[in-house]
Amino acid sequence: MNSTANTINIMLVDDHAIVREGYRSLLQKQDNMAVIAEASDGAQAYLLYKQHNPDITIMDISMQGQGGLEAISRIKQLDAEAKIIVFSMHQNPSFALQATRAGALGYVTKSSDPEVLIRAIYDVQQNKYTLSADIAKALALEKLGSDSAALDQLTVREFEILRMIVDATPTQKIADILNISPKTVANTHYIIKKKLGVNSDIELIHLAIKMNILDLLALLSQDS
Amino acid sequence: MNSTANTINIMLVDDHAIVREGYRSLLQKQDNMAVIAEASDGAQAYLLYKQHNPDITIMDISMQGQGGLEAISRIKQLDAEAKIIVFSMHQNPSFALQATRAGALGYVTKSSDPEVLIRAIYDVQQNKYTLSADIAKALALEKLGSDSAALDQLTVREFEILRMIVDATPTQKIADILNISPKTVANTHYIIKKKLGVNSDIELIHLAIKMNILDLLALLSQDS
DNA sequence: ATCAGCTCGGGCATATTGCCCTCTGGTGTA
DNA sequence: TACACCAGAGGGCAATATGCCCGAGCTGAT
Repeated sequence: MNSTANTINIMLVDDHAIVREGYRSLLQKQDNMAVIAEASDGAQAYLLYKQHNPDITIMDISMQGQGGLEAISRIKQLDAEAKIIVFSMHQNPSFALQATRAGALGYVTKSSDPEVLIRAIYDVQQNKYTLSADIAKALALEKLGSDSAALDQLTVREFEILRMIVDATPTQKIADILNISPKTVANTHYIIKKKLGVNSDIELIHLAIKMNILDLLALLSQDS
Repeated sequence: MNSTANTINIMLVDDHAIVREGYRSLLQKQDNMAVIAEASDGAQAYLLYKQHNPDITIMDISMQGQGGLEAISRIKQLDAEAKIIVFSMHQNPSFALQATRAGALGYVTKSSDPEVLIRAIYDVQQNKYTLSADIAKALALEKLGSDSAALDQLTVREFEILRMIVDATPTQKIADILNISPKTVANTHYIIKKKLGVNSDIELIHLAIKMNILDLLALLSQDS
C-alpha cells in the first residue's frame, strides 16, 4: 500500500542518526505509515514541517542547538492542529509536562517497547493524548510527593542557608557570615534536608538544580 | 562457532530498543555483518558474550543498573581479545578515556553519521583503535586547556563509582550493584575526593557538573 | 495575655569520614 | 623466576558530622 487516504505521513526529528534509522526501520513495518521527512534539529524541523505538512511529527527534545520544545512551540504556532509526539530519553515527568505545555500530544520514553510508539502514533492520530506507562506512573507519584511545593515550606532563613550550602560554602563560613553558631547552621542544614525530604547533600544539590536555586551558568563559568 | 568465514558477528548492547532497532537495520545493509545477540544492560551483555562470543560488541555506557564500563571490564577479563566499540551519547573526552582504559577499542558518539560506526567496526575488527572525529577534537582541545585533567587521575573503578555517587546513588546500592562491600565504596568515595582535591560532596558535585560527568538534562528527568 | 512560629543553640547517640593498614591478583621488569 | 608495583577490596579506629530532641528568646497576631 502506498500514499493513499489512510496512510499516515510522519516526520522524524532526532539528532542521532542511528535513532532515526531505528524509527524508519520500525515504521516501515507498518504498511500504513510513511516517513516523509527527517530533521536533526529544531530549526530544520520547523522548515520541513512547513514544507511537508506531516500528519504526525515524532520529536526528540534533547538535541544540540535549537531544542525540541522550542520547535514544538513554533510548529504549533504555525499550525495549531499539528500532532506531535515527543520521544525522549528522559523519564522525568517535568519533561512530559513541559512538552505538553509546549503543545505535544504524546510523550513516550525511549526505554519503551517499539509497540508503545506505534500505539502512540495511532492514538495521537485520533487526537488522543498519550503517555508511556513509566511516565504516567512517575506523574502519579509526583502528585503525591508534590516536589516543587516543598520549597515553600522553608523559612526565609532556611532558604538563605540553603543557597549557601548549595554553593559549597563551608559550615564555618556560613556561621561567620550570618554571625550564628556553626551548630545552628548544621541544625538548619538538617531541618532543610528533612523538609525537602532528601537524605544526602547530593540529593539536595540535585533538587536545587531542579528548582533552579543553583546557578549553573555561574558555576560553569568559574575557573577553579 | 559462527556462520561464514568472513561474516562479522556482532552483539548489540543498549537499553533503548529503538536504538538497537537502528543498529540492526543499519548493519543488515552490510552483507558481511550479522547481529547475533542483543542485550539491554551490562549483566545481560556479559552472559550473552560468554554464550555467543561475538567478533565485535557495540556497547552503550549509559544504561540503567549495571553500567557499560563494568561490563567491558568483565568481558575483557573473560576474553582479553574481545573487541568492544563504545557507542555513547556523551561527547566528553573523559568518557572516551575511561572507556578505553576499561578495554574498549573504539569510541563513537551517537551524533556521528552511521558510516562512522560502520568504519569503526572495520577498524576495530583489524584491532585498530578508533575515535569519532568530535571526540578526537575534544581530546585535543583538552590536552591544551587541561581542564578535566584531574579526572584522568582516577582509575576506571573510581570513575565508575564517581558517576554513581554524583547520581545520588546510596552507598549501599552502589555496593550491591558492584558486589563489593559498602566500606569499600566509602573508601573509594574518600579516595576520589582526595584525588580531586575537594572536601565535601557538594564540591564534588560542582566539579562533576563542570566536567560534565553529571548529566544535567538527565538529572532534570529523574524521579523524586 | 496567650499562642504560634521563627531563630538560635546545647546535648547526645549514632553514622559517616578521614586516614591508616593488610591482603590479593595481575603486570612489568631485571 | 623472582621481585616490585599498583589497582582493587575491605578491616580498624579516632575524629567529625548527622539526626533528633530539647529549651530559650523573639516576634506578631488574636
